This record gives sequence, C-alpha cells and structure tokens, in this order.
Amino acid sequence: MPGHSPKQITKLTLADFKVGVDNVIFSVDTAQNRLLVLLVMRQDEPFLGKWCLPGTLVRQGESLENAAYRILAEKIRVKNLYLEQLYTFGGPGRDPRESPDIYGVRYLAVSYFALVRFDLSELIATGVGGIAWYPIEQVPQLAFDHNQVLEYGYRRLRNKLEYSPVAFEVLPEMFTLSDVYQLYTTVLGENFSDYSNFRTRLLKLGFLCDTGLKVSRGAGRPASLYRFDADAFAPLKDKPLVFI
Amino acid sequence: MPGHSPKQITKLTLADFKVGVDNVIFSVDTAQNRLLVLLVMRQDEPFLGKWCLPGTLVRQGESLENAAYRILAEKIRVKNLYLEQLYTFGGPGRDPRESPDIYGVRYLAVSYFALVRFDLSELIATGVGGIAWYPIEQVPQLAFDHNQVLEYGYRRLRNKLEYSPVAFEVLPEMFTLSDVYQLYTTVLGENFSDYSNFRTRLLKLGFLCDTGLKVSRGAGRPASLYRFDADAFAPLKDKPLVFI
DNA sequence: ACAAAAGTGTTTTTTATACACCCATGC
DNA sequence: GCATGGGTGTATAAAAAACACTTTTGT
Repeated sequence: MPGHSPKQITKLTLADFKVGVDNVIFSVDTAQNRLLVLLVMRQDEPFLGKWCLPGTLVRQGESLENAAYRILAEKIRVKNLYLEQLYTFGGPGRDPRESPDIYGVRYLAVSYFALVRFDLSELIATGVGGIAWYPIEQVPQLAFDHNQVLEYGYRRLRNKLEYSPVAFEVLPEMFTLSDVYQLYTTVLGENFSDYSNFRTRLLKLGFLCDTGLKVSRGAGRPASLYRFDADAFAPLKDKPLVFI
Repeated sequence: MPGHSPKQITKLTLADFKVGVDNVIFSVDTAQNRLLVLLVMRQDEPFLGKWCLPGTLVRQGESLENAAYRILAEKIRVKNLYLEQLYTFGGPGRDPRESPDIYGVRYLAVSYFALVRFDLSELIATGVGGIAWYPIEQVPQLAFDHNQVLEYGYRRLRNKLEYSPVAFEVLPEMFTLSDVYQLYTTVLGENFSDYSNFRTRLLKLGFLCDTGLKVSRGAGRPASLYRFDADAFAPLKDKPLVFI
C-alpha cells in the first residue's frame, strides 16, 4: 500500500477534473485478413500532428457512453457496432495540459472499446487532419498514454471473442462459417484452432441457423449462409462459454 | 446510437467533474462460511444515515488507485490485500449533489474491487457512524447507485476466482486444501465442484507445494499445509487457467 | 469402536485435437 | 480432370464429473 507524501497531507483540497473519453475502435478487414484500429491525427497542442485514439472531452449533461458514441459518430458512419467501457486512466500527470504544480485541473480518461463492421463503415473526412485505419502491428507511437490504452483494448478484444458472441454483432446478417473462422483467425492468429473443429463446436452451441441459402465465392463448393439466432443464444447468456 | 437532444447542441461547454472512488471490499469468513462486504454509514447529506460503499473524493495530486488505497486504509487495517479497478459510473444525475439544471459540477465514480483477508483485518472504529461487514445476501438498500456497483463487483469476484489465483492473496501463508475449497464454495456456492476433483485439479496445476507440516483441526485426520509458490505460478500467468 | 475430516483411486462421460476423406463448384 | 474451398467423420488423447474407498485423527 503506497504511503502519503508529507506534501499531500498539507493540501487536502479536492482535485478538479475534466473527463475525456477515448475510443479504441477495431474492425476486421476480412478481405485482407487484417485487424484494424481507427486513429486520428491531433489538430491541437499538445501532441499536435501525432496520431492518437479518437477522443473527446465530456460535455455538460452528457453521459460517458454518449460521449463515446458522439466521438465515434463524428469520425465514422457505421451500421453494426459493439461498444463497451474499457478502463479509466487517471493518474496525475498523464496529460501535459495539467499545470506542473499539480494545483490546476486534472485530465481523466475513460476509455471505450468498440468493434465495428468494416465493409459497411465509412470514414468521415474532415478536410483538415488525418483519419485512418491502421493494421494493429503497424501502429506508430501515439499521443498521451494511448499505446497503453490500445494494448488494453486489444487484450479485451481477444478475450471477448473467446467467451462472447461479439463477432456476430459485426458480421453481416447472413454469413458463412468461414467468414466467422476468418474473423477469428485474423484476431487470434492462425493457430488458435483447426477449421473443422471450430466449425463443429460453433454449430453444437446451437445459436446459428442455416438459412438454406448458398453463396459461391469463386472456385470451390458454395458455402451455406447462417444467421445468428438471438433467441437461441439467450439461455446461454451469463454461462461460461468457450468459442474457440 | 443515441441521438443528440436539441438542448445539447446549444451548450457545448465542457462538464466540470469531481471524481470519487468507491471500493467494493470483500472478505471471506471461512469460519462461518460467509462472503462479506464492507459497508459504512453515511455521515453527511445526501443519503445521511444510509449504508454505502466506502468511498472518497480524489484529492489534488492523488492518483485514482492511491485514493482507493487511502479510503481502504482509513476504514480497515489489513495484512493481505488484492485490489483492482472495476468500472466507472458517470451518467449525469447519479449524484444528487449535482445541481438540477445540469450546469453545475458533475460527480463521477470510479469503483475499485478489493479482496482482503478476514481473520487479520481489523475495522477502524471512528466513534461516530457505523462500519460493518455485511453478508452478501443481507445487504440493504444502499445510497447512490451502490447496489449496482456491488453487483458488478460480485460478478467480478466470481470470475476472478475461476481464472486467477486471487484466493491465495487472501489466504494465510500456509493453508490446507480444505481452506481453499471452503473459500471457493463460500463464494461460488456448494455445487461448483466436488472436493476431491477440486483437490486433484488444483494440485495438478503445480504451484502449491506441500510444506510437510500438518495441522489438526478438532476431530479427523490432520491436513497437510501448503504454500503458494509464486515462481511456479509465473509461467502460467496470462495463460487461460481454470481453477474450478 | 466410531465419527469426522483428509486423501486416493476408479469408472464413466464429455471435450479437445489431429487428421483423413468426401462434396460441389469454376476453370 | 483437377485445383479450390466447403463440409463430414473417425480415432486418439485429455479433461471433467461422479463416487467409492482408504487413512488418520479425536472422543
């Protein structure tokens, strides 16, 4: 347990905060088998010209979650979307805008994690400044502590895939089992499971239903199209599930 | 995605926050097979006289985690302790101290989750006002949104037990396998696993070492005392573990 | 002797893993 | 025909679950 510096004892005044929301927005480009993160270029000091996670400061009367949705909507138009809170980073000194004498306003960042459907999402060009999907392995050094936040979000994404049906929030209404498999391999790596075993396990869970429709993608046998059945999944909620 | 009310558009001023930290502090009374939460009675308005989670507002120059440790240390003297961040609750209107016209200061609460060793913890009596361990099923209606926070922490505790060795942070240096089993049953319920299977699985993981010492507790065969071997556990870190 | 708690072993069922193989299509 | 991706089945190994049984103590 950390002790109190003698300095702290002399000033028991409460800190005043501005609260920021930073989004780690992932999407999977299944065509190119790449996991992407959305980055934007900072327009202001500090860190002007550096890449960072899309974020905003929370406004009066606005909830944290609403702020997260707002910044997302400002950067990108999406159809399917999954969003949840990640972690709150709040040590003093994490934002250079805080005055050095630690008497001024503090900046606290609540991070959110989002997964969006790549093919139907459309980046909103602002004219000035950049916005781009970055493959996860090519992310540069980011402003603030955003590399750390991203790392945290990446870990969460991998966990979420393993025990929750997030993947289906972000797949088209109808999809093939290889679509699902590709999404999983892209995020978790090639050797997470054999395709045929993945397939069997997934179907045994019982919440995917065969639509009867087939789709042919180039050469090879046409694949069956499946649909996620939310009703069939409902009883499995809260149960410890393993997808991989 | 939520829309923007027309009201919001007219005032884009940033919200000013005070940040609070609320702790969900659990401990397990193995003697009585009860899972306990630490509650304190509010001394001030709002909710004067109501029970709530021990919390505090973050001071200048203080990190969130330090605030969490501070409030814990003010209420209870502990030997063993595990602490991690839980969730941040930040909607407008969650604290009645916010002025009704939503122009005033906002109160945001970062919640922390803690597990402490019951037998060596000592509540700090403040003279005025109450502080008490409550069995989880007997928790009354709490101030603010603290019942919700508690529910969230309870879920986290159950998950943590299943895939991480938190239990050993909170057991004595040396313990019997039934001590571990009792802790698990108290938190997860009687039917989470058979004792003999639990035992076998736990030992197969290989990070518990038999000290050779025995302890006799009343009637029955004396039990071996084990020690948690952090070095032996190290390689298992980050690996998906199942304890139950 | 016997109840109580600790600890071991055995049997059955389920799940994971690694493949081998058949099917339907485009070229 | 054959390459390509889709889909099924099987054989083996490992893990989970249920439970019977032995061992060592206190009384």
